[in-house]
Amino acid sequence: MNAEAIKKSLQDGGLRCTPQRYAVMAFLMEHTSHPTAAEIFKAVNRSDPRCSRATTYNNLRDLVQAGLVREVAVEGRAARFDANDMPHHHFICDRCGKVEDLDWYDVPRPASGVLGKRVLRECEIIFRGLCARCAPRHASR
Amino acid sequence: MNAEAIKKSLQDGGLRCTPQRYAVMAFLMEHTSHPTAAEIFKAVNRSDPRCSRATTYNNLRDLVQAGLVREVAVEGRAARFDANDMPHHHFICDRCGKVEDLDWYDVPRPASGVLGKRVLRECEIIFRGLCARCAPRHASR
DNA sequence: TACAAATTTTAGACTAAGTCCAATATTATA
DNA sequence: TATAATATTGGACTTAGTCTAAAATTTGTA
Ligand SMILES: [Mn+2]
Ligand SMILES: [Mn+2]
Ligand SMILES: [Zn+2]
Ligand SMILES: [Zn+2]
Repeated sequence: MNAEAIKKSLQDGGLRCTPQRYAVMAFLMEHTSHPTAAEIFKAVNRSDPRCSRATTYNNLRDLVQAGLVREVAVEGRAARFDANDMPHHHFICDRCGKVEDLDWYDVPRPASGVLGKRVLRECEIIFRGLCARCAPRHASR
Repeated sequence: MNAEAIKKSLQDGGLRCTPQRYAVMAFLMEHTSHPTAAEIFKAVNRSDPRCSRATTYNNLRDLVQAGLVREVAVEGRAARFDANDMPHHHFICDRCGKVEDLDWYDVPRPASGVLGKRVLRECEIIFRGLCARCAPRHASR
């Protein structure tokens, strides 16, 4: 929404503010539906044809690396992207693959010792099942 | 391990026991490293060249649908497969993509109401960070 | 403002992962 | 053993994503 805020967060992430990168970030902030790279490219490129496919992918990679965008892998489907910087969990629909946000709540850590030499960065809960749109259709079959 | 047990679990899942399907399932039961489809194909095909690439993929799909095998999506990498039927969580390494099992413990469900019309099937925790092999390398850079 | 260095963009070739097809073979059942 | 249902196959195809190297843009410094 706020152009200056986006500009600043790009710079904080060590990224230059180019029109293409800005457009990708702005699109993600305005669309909380966890779009795929292909969807982002189509939409951004339509409103400003300066942003190519390669650039869309490059920028998504950079934004994820900078920690400004989250990538969500879904079995058998294209990755989805998320600029929601509030901590939150995800619900993934078994049927249509839709990814939805669920409010954050703290995840109990594993008992001490079981992680061994691993370094833990984050714990997230993935909820799976049928989304509100798919649940009724399922019941009727 | 037990041939009869595998045979039975295939039948329980409504799947015929073919040599190829059996080999894929047996391989997954003997290898708890969450191999990719390509790894499974290579190994199974090497020990018994009757199993083609298409068949490996077909069988993995069937086994997942039947609930005998779990598919684990990892951002930017090929899917991994898992025949461990004990409930458990996963640790995914940010650096090398390795997927490791962590003992199950119960996940607190979201507060009633927040799921709305969604139908919840499962909750799993994904732990992310650096695996025991990658953690030291990371520290030294 | 002018310049140079560093970074970014680009089209399109390329790769990797996975799906689909329709002919053939195998399996389970009677 | 005969039959119907299911599974297998090689290879073409699709989809998602990466790579390349030349051209363009951004940003810091003079
Ligand atoms: Mn989200
Ligand atoms: Mn596992
Ligand atoms: Zn759905
Ligand atoms: Zn690792």
